[in-house]
Order: sequence, then C-alpha cells, then structure tokens
Amino acid sequence: MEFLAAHHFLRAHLQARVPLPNADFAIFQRYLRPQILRKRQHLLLAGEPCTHLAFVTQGCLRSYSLNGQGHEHTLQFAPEDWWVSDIYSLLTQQPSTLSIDALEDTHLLLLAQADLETIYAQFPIFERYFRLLMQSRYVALQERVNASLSQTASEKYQHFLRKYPGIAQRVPQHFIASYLGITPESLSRVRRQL
Amino acid sequence: MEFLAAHHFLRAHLQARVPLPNADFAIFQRYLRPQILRKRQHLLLAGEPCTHLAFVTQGCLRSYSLNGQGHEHTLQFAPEDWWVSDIYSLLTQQPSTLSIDALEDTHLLLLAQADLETIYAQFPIFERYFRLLMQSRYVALQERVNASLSQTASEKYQHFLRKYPGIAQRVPQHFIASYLGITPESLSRVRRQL
DNA sequence: ATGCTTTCTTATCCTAGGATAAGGCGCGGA
DNA sequence: TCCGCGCCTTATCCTAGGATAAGAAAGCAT
Repeated sequence: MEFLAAHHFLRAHLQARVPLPNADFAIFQRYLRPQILRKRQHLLLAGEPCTHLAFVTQGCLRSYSLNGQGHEHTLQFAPEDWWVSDIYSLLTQQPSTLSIDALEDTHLLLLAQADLETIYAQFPIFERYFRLLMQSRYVALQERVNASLSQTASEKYQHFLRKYPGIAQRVPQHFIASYLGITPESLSRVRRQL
Repeated sequence: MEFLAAHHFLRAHLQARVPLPNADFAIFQRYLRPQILRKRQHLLLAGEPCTHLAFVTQGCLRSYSLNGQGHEHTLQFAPEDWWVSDIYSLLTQQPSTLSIDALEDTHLLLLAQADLETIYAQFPIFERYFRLLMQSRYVALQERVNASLSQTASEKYQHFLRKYPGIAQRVPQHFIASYLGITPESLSRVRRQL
C-alpha cells in the first residue's frame, strides 16, 4: 500500500467515527509520518520513552511486557484500523514498560505526542475522537479483566475466538496463549479438548 | 456533607484537572443530582440499563459482576473523587452487566448520560476532562491486566497495597480478594506469609 | 536437498491456589 | 446479656494449569 492509500485508510476510519471535513483532514495528515516495519522488527523497546501513537494501515503489531522471569505477556494485538502505543509512557514521558513489535510486515502512520496538543487545539473534534476511542478501549479492557477473574483457560480462549475472529487465523498460537495468560502447552491442551 | 459541600468537592476535582471557570461550573452543576446511599444499598443492579455516571464525594462504592457460579468479581472500588458507572451499558443502552453497591454510607452526585451530550456541546472542556479521565483509567486497567498475567497472588496483593493504600484499611478483605481474583482463604494465607 | 528455526503437540510430573469444612471473634440489635 | 451474623482464619484435600522435556511438522534460507 502506498502512503496515499494509507492516508485514505485513516481518513475513512476517522470519518466513520466523527464528522471530519476532508479539508481538515488534509491539514491533519501533515502531522502523520508513514513507516514500514518488517516482521519481527520493533517499533518500541521497553525502556525507551514512547513519543508516538502508531496507526496500523496494513499488517499487525503487538504490544507486550516482559516480567522478571523473562516471560512475555501480550497486552494488545493491533491489526489494521488500530492504534498502538505505550500510553503511560506517552503521557508521562517515563521510559516505556511495553515493547511493540511486528507480527507481519506492517504499514504504519505515526503521530507525535508533541503534535497532539496542537491538533486538539486546531481541531477539537480530535478531542472527541480520542475520548470515544479511549472509552471503547476502556470497556474492552474491563471485559478482559472480568474474563481473567471469572473464566477458565478454555472459556477465555473461546471468548477470544468470538471477540477477535481473524486474529486467531493470523497470529501464532503462542502469542494468543501469552495474551490469555496461559502457556502454549495449556492452549494446545485446551484446543485438543474442543 | 450537605449538597453544597459536595458540589464544591467536585468543582475542586475538576479544576485541578482542567481550566473551568466558576461561572461555567455554576451552570454545569444544575445537571447534577445529589444522592445518598446507605451501606449495602445498590446504585445499579445487573440487568437494569445504566443511565447515569456517579461521582463519589464521601464514602465508597464498588462495581462488581456475578459469574455463572454465583461468584462476585470486584471490578472497581470507588472512594471519594472517583466516578463509577457501567460504561458499556451507559454508552450502548444495553442492560448492565455490572452491579454497583455501597461499602459505606455514601454521598453521590449523579450525572445523566442524556445530559452529557448537551454538556459537551456547551462546555467543550468536559470533552477534554473525560478524555483525560478515560486515558488514565485505561492505563490503570492495562496495568491491572498486566499484573493478572504476570504476578502471583502475593505479588498482586502487595501491588494493590502500594497502589491503593487506604482502600485496604477501609474495605473488608474478601472484597479485596474478589478484586485480585483470589479466594478470601487464599488472601488470608498470603497475608500470613508476609 | 538439507539443515535451521519456528510452531505446535504430547506426556509426565508438580505446585499455587481453589473447595470445603470448621471454628473464632467482634459488633450491632432486642 | 445474649444471639446472630459478618468477617477472618486455619486445616485438609484436590485440581487446573505450570514446568520440563521431547518430538514432529512446516517453512525458509543456503
């Protein structure tokens, strides 16, 4: 996908959610920096400060953390139409605790946190857009917390399949296990029993 | 606390986060409905549609879900300065999946979802305030997901004590256990070992 | 084609924490 | 003052899922 197509993709995404004149988008898009990431390349490494939001127009990223024992825990899959970033680091300028890498060759549009305040002032509709985005993310995360409190490994997996059909076909199972909070061996066991 | 004091409390909360002229707050406050909840009374029962946001000015609420086996899972403690609600139900008008009850006699200010759109239009600063609120809630929830993926019961408990000092002194331990996703017996065991 | 690497599976053994049961203690109400 | 109940603890026994180890299959790179 060339950069132009990527911009169109983001414009469609935004206009499906908030009213945004093409003329305004035309100005907004100057803040975007296209980037391509090859499979397994990192967008962000834990410890670096996170300075950008990334919008995926093609491919798939994942954000994850590493615990003391060297175990990876996947926090988010970000296929087309998703934003990723370490929001905590982005907001506080603290070193990031998350890493972000590419599960496939991936096309991104980067938006600098430093430009966001300007954008909010210039186009207040973005304030609304990000409020709506954060709201729906919050609801999704709350559902995930709820699932982690109340469901068995098998239930969590089935819930994941229902909620994110497509992802399971696309990403290796051990990443899904690390998203669900179980080992790849357990996931394999669970799948055998279904 | 009389209603006037409650209003002042919310005004201070808002003005600490966004610029909000007293004159604007004076208009905004007409949308607020004070309410008092006695210990163990419910603000919301799962199945009802959730129509309001509640801001706690005194006391403490909790939101929780009930799974198939009748087990309660605490999703949020809401002491003074916190908003609570079932945001999913609030946004979609679907029946709520959460219940909310009072852990102590609690004073609230209620804000109808139906009025929020008006408020956003009238005072765009509220759009920003709720964006900031949602952002920080999202970060906190993500940290919680991360903890649930990577920590033992004991670590989760210690993390909770650090993150919410005050709550542990205030609410019965079995609620904390249900927040951490462990049984009260396990929490007791964990505490003995510390 | 032939190794490497990545992914997934299966088997065995082990442990953190759940289930169940019982008892203690403090407090509010009659 | 005594009852009842809400809350916490302890003990025992049990199970879901982790740890470890070993292959097998599939894809890629040379």
